[in-house]
Amino acid sequence: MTPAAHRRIWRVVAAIPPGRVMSYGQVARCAGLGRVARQVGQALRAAPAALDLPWHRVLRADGSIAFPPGSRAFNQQVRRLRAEGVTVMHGRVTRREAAGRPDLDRLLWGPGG
DNA sequence: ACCGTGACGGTAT
DNA sequence: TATACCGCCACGG
Repeated sequence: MTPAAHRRIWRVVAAIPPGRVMSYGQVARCAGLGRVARQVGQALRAAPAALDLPWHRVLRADGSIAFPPGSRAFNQQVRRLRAEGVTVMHGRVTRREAAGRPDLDRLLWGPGG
């Protein structure tokens, strides 16, 4: 990934509103980078802490948290999401939560934002 | 250059 | 619903 690509990814993540989430793949597409979901995780890992990105609002396509359950990062992500009113149980955004809005995609940014 | 690895995703069992 | 598999792509050893 080029530094420019990383910056595009960071910009997309920075724009996710509180209480909303996006999948890695969705972030990649929104950044205009195609199927590079894995690189999104890589870009976030490489992101300067000073950017203070809302990295916790990025989940897997099925709504689950990508970190190992019980890990420091995992717990931190759950805490931050709940603090924004997002229901998380068993390491993932509940299907019930997504049900209020049809499916995970409704929790994500649509192509129009 | 080769190969394993991972903050992933979609399909098939 | 939960696994298993395989495709993907950049990194690091």
